[in-house]
Order: sequence, then C-alpha cells, then structure tokens
Amino acid sequence: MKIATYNVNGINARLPVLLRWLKETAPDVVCLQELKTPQEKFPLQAIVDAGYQAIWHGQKSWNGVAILARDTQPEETKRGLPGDPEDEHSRYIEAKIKGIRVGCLYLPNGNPAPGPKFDYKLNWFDRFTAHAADLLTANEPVVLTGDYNVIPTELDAYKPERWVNDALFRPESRSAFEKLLSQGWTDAVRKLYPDETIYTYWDYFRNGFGRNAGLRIDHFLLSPQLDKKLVAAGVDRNVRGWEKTSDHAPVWIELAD
DNA sequence: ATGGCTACCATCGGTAGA
Repeated sequence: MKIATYNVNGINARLPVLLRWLKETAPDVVCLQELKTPQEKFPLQAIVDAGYQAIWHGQKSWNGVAILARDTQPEETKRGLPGDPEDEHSRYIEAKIKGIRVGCLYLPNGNPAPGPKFDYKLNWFDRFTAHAADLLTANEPVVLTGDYNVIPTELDAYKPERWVNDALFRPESRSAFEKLLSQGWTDAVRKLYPDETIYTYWDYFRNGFGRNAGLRIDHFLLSPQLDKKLVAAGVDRNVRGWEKTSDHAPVWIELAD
C-alpha cells in the first residue's frame, strides 16, 4: 500500500498538477493539506473521475485537509482535533482505510515567534500529542501524516542557522516533535534515509527550488505495527518543478501488505 | 533587516504562508 501526503497550497488553483500527479503515481491513499477552499467548493467530481473517493474539511481562504482513497470510501473517524471546542481551524481529519487508521494534519505555522500564533502552534501540538497517545493505546496500525511545520534537525534545513528564531525550528517546536516521537512513533523517511539531505518544501522566493534551498517539514509518523511493514519512502521532487505547482512536493511511503 | 513569490478574497491592497 502506497500512502502519500501533499500540501497542495490551494486545491482549485492546483487541480491540474494534483490530477497529473495522481495519474502518474497512483497512490492508494492521499492526505492533502492547505485546500484553501470552503467545504462546498472542493473539486469532488474531478477527484472521483480520477478514481478516488474522499472526505475533506474545508475552510474559506485558509487551511483545509482531505483524505483520498483509491477505489474505496475512507471511513471517517475524526474531524477537527479534539481538546478545544473554540478552535475553528480545519487542520485535522482522520479515517480508517483497509484496516489502517490514517490521520491527516496541517500543524500551524506559528510565525511570528514569540507571539499568539506561536502559542497557538504549541497548544495545537500539545492537543495533537495527546490524541496521538490515545491512538497508540488502541494497538492499531496508525499513520499520522501531513505538514507538521517542524524542521526536526539541522539536517532538515538548507541553512539551519537562518532558521533558529523561526517557529519551524525553535527549540520549543523541535522538542514538541521529539516528545511526540518518544511515545513510540517512527519518522518513516528518516528511518530509511538516516543521513541524507531530503527536502519536502522549497520557497517560492529567490528560486528556492533551483538552488535546492529547502526544508523537510512534511512527515510520516508510523505506529509500531506499521513501522514493521515499512518498505520504501520518497519525495516526488519533480512535481515541485512543474508549472503552477505548490511550494511543497508530495511525499510517500510504501507498506508491505 | 528587508524582500523576494503565490494564493485567496475582494479589488487594484491586505493577510497568510514558511
């Protein structure tokens, strides 16, 4: 089973790119972030025509997450992150697909830091970590994937010294990620490629992609049951070079059946 | 320290992204 995550940065602006990528790589499950569309403007027909069924949580202008599954309906288990009824952001959706629990997340950016947006990020991270712990106690195969907006280590940024005061790389963000991992999750891409420079995002500014000035911020966290089944992982870098493309590239893993 | 680019919403600039 191939599972992918892709921060599309506007699903309607990006539809040709998304459909081309789906056709060329045919993942079984796709988690999307930054739909940037209200619920009713999700391009469902185009997704269905591409062979996928979908659940999504939209929001006007910002955020928005979706889970697509090829030839099967994702069975929704959660919409919105538990722990704060006041939180209106569409940043988490979860489904069961062929026996696997799939959580799709768009963790807040948090800049500028310090400040209220950074506080929101850390609070959201705490709530997410609590939910992740709950998922682990069920002893099920679980994957938590999406845009974590965290640069885990210096290996994951083209010039780490430039990012020390940024919400993506501040010690609070990195230690929150480490604390999450320490529950027993595996960072799938890093496990298979412990020493390689791997990026999933490149700035639109200053020809970031051309200079390979990137970050690794889109991650796959696997529960122990799935860690054992991990056989491959990668980034579809070429998609970042297409016309009218997102600033993120799709990331994927492959699990043994 | 700033700005560079792209999207959305609603104009022709503001907000957000990372």
